[in-house]
Amino acid sequence: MIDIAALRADPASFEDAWNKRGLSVDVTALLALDEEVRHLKAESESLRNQVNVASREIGEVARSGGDVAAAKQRVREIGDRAKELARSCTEQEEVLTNQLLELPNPCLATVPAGADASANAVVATWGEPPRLDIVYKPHWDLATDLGILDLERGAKLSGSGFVVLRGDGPRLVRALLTFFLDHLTRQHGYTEVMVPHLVQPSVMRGTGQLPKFQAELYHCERDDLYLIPTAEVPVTNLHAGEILSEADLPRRYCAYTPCFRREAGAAGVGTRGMTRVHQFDKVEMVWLAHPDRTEQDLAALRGHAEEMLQALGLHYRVLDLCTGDTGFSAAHTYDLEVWSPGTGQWLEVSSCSTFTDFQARRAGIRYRPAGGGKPRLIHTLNGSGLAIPRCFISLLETYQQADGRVIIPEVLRPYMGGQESIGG
RNA sequence: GGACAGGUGGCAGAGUGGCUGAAUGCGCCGGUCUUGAAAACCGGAGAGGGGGCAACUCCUCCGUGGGUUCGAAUCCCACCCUGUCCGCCA
Repeated sequence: MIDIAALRADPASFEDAWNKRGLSVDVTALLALDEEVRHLKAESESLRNQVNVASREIGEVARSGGDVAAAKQRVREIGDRAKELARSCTEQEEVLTNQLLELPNPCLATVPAGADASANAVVATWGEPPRLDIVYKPHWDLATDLGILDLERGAKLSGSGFVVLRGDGPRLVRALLTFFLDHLTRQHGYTEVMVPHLVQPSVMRGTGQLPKFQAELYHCERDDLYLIPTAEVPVTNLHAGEILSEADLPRRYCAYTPCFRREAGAAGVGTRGMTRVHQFDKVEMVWLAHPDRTEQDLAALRGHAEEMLQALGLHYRVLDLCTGDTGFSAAHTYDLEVWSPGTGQWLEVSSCSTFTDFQARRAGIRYRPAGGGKPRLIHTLNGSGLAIPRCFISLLETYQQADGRVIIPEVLRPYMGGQESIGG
């Protein structure tokens, strides 16, 4: 959520930022509503003050045996009026807040302007596609032939978009997960957390999934709990409503969770195999960070994700997302895409973003400056580190051999009991 | 799921209708003392919002939401959460 006071102070820059996201916002109406809310608040507070003062007097008079019947009647009327005004103030404030909750985070000034994904900038490329003299099979054939992927039975159990892995398939997934978590905790001092996969609506609101993206979420109606679409949601909200000390920043967490996404409207294009599924595994990196270093922090976060792709030896590129393609809550995003030689596509395996204070304001995450003083909102950042299915795809396709085997990269072998290949 | 107990400031813990936004202790910050530290003593210190150039001032917040009252941390109702015991269970 944006800061209404900031909008008041500089409406033009917000309007401009939203325009760059392809959004036209009636800022004038927002500010008029804000004005009304504050007017109502001032009115009701001044009446409230009259009630407080008068009540004190009534108490004193009554104690010394005076007659307070008339005063009571008068104060009650003022009180009723104050209550009325306070009520309509709350109502209007709610209307305003609901509107604010639907507005995206303005992008940082450094983000390239552009309408859609075609304006994203490729800022780095690492490695090269594999060059064996073979026809590179797509993973849905390769993995099915190896007996480690069963799309049909996944669909039988849960419908399309759900997969069953078997044998070395799950084993490879566990190896990837453990490698990622070990790397982040041991090399970079992240704290690993294991969190609930079902969360309350307020938690979804904190990171920005609600109210706008309800349709993307699985919801358990009976308990009013949502299945998380990413570990970002519970992990970022770990410190919701808290005031951290400045010395504790940045707090860096990593977490493995399954992720559940309805992918409403995404059926059809590019959904073959396991490139886009309703349930997948992912390790997520989440930073609760100091607000003054957000771009440096984002660069570091992205670096951590890149290191792991490099360790796996996967050909990848980095996109600097343009304003039109940046997610709702984010202010600046880098996407990491791995090469899938079997399908001839780049697949997004990580999206590293800073959310500036947008999520922190929604979730109420602040820190107290070391020298004392008022609490300030922190900045939140996160990035996949990494999403399993697409790493799995790229890895299988990249390391496939003429004889149908798949070579396991060195870094994963310790996690697979020294196994050097799958199949054959 | 049933019974009982309880939810107050960073923590512990008073407070059961009126200068209580909240005693006291610990912790924290500043100062005095000390070569330095500790101890002791003095002082400071919650959050959000409105108004004012400012000194300052006003409103709200004692799990959440309603209600009673001139006035609620204190009384009433509902809900949530925690603890203990019982039941059930991986």
